[in-house]
Amino acid sequence: MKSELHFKDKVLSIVSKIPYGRVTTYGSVATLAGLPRGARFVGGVLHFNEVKAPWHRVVNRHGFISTKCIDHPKKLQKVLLEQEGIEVSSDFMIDLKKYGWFGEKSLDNS
DNA sequence: GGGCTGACTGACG
DNA sequence: ACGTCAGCCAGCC
Repeated sequence: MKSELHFKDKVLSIVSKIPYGRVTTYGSVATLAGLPRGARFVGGVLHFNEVKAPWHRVVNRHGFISTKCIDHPKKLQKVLLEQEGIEVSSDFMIDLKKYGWFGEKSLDNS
């Protein structure tokens, strides 16, 4: 039975595993989910499912907030990240070198 | 069941 | 170095 959890479930799980004060990219989440090429879908997952995970900690490869947030302006995510202790540039750019979380090599034993 | 969509990424000019 | 194009994969209609 392949994966008991659908890809989107994995994504949500991984996103909720992002440590406080850290950010990650769609590519990393997709890779951890088992789909290094499914970066696009990661966003689609969060878009379709109600945001229960810290989606605001997920940004694109350039550390830029791609999240359209539809009903809410990017400004919202910027504020959320700042509340996490992450410094966000006025252009919604984040320093992935400082806050970028790529699994920290942990990945548990899984 | 087939086709379109999407909060991306990487390659090419 | 920056801008543009195409590919990718699974969910949803």
